[in-house]
Amino acid sequence: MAATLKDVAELAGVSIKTVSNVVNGYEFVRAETRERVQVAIATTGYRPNLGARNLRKGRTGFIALAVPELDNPYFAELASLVITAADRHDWTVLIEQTHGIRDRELAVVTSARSQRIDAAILSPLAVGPDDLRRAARDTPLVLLGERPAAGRAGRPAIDHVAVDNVAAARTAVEHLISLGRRRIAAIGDQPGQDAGTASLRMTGYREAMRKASLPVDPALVVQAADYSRAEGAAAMNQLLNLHEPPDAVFCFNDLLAMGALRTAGVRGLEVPRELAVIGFDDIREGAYGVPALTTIAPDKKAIADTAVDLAFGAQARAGKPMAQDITAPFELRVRETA
Amino acid sequence: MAATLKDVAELAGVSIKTVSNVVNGYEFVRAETRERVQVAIATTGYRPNLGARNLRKGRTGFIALAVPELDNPYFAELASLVITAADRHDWTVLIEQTHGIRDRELAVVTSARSQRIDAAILSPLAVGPDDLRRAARDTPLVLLGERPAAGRAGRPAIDHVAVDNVAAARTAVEHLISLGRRRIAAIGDQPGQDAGTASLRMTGYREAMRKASLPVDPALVVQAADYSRAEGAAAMNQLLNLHEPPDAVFCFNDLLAMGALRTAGVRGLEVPRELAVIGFDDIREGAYGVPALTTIAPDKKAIADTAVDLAFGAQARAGKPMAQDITAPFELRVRETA
DNA sequence: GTGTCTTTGTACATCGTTGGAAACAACGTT
DNA sequence: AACGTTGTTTCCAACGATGTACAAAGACAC
Repeated sequence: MAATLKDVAELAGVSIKTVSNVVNGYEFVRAETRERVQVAIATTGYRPNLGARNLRKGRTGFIALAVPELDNPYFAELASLVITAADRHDWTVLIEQTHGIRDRELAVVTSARSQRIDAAILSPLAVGPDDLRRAARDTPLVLLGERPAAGRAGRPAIDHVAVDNVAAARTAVEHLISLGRRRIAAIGDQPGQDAGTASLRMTGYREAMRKASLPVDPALVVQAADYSRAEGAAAMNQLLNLHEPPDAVFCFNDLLAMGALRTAGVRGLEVPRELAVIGFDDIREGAYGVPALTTIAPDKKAIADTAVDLAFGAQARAGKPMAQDITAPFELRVRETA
Repeated sequence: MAATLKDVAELAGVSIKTVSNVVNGYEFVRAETRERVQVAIATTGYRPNLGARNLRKGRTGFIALAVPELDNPYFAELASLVITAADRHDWTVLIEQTHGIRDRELAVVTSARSQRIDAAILSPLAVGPDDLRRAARDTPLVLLGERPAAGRAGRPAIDHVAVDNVAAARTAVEHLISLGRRRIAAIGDQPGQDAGTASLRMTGYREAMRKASLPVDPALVVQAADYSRAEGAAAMNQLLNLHEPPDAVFCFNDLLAMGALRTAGVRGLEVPRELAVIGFDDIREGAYGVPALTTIAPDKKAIADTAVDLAFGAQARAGKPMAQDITAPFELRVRETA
């Protein structure tokens, strides 16, 4: 059995509270007593019961990080960074996979589990801002990526961190245009949603095309059910079967791009000469493709740090509505595919 | 503030215990009372405080999963599967990243955090079986991958799940040999360790070579500081600079293989005609390389399920020494690189 | 009407911890 | 000798939940 304060107290011949005082670094403990207690702690191997402590103090020491899937490298890298950032606040990270299912996203802030966390960081796909605001009444919440909570009068109702998706997408497409490409395809549209990542990146794509006076050929815009390599490969196949195939593709994330690259390779296209490819996310495997993937690189460390700091602030001022909307930096990382 | 049993009890006009009885489905509650309580629960939005419940019941509802790094896709996929398996036992998974650092691996079962978990699943790199056995006195522990706890008289002292690394490595190399390759290199040796994954895979490599009466050229065995794409790329470069370069490479994991593939591509080698490549792990990105990576596929789902079940068993019989050593299946997945 | 049994509800102690306040020395002041 | 001070330790209640013991109320046999 694990030793408790009581065991230590008995061994040291003092009261439970004195041991507690020693453990918590209370000032007024006689040096001799302190030493005796410390010896007792060492011999019993006492470690505080965090559950009990948190019950007493009302802080749990956990935050939840909810992402669609962990085996998407983008989210794995992000999770890794969030864990590191959370460590600084003595927080342990609980990772939840939502699979983009609305109920699972809501459950993060409503289920029984949710009341064992001090705050939650959620990367939502399906759930809208209104639902969340209602649900997240008592759990401080930070949103990642799109679907900002469009609070009244432009003031956000929920903390939010994301890159400027429109600008980032525009940057990607402008890069392709600057390379002399004219028939530029887009992979990853998801017409169902209107506030989501997909629609923002579509907007950026359209803006860049319009600014260069290039027409947007509807045949060159391919949807993706999810942002996986498989969907990217399928979409690329569809594009290459076109009567007039594209000379460049903007993929809405790197996984789609890896799939597209695979299809291009299989069908014997030379990248980037015949087909330029640009992605979004800057996952590590992209840099090791042949050729290495050119991509938009969101500052993941900034995103993770900011999200954790916001969460920390939010739980500190518990409830008071002062949500922030923070835009994280990104950069164009030119490698070999465009 | 979150509602407690007390709030519900006051609203329903019954005692706290009665509410607790309703919540836990105790049989002898009058239908009328039960209903009144349920209404009160609904209007207050009561959800049980799991921390308090666990304090009372002595079970925390958490297990730890400690892996070297989450942004290694193999571990990300594994984590994803463990989370799913743990759900079945109502367990929430705490993911820790050890970065292969000995102290962090030990901390999983010794730090203050460790006493908030019912069990731990650890994928050790640095720490040895003896340290662990001593450290894990009160936390049930399951080891993943190598470094089995070589208990007295061959009986394992700590639960352990892994594929037969020697057999798997041998299978990989035998496949290369069956393809007619003769100068077969190995990337990923780590001479420092003796019970680790690296040495077992080296053994398998040597066995296969010996069985085919092929000499092992020391120049063809390249070490890797860690199992990353970067190390794989560097090692491949080294091999290709050899006076007599290899006609095949066995990489000790897929990440190394992806790096090797990248180098081969950059240097214009045609894979697999001029150089066959085989990996280990079967991470998803391998299937989307150009060409797609041939690899050894450990049954990750079996590993995750078994590990969680062992952990469940271990915490149920808390302390009693009846550790098991389970070998998970693997298969050769032939794709395009070998 | 008494005694026994079953159903339904309540009191109380408890899990391991911490905050607040009281108790207790030891000391110097007046 | 009585009185604060100052430092040090202890006692008690509480965090939110559950298990044990028991009490009240009704049902039933006799």
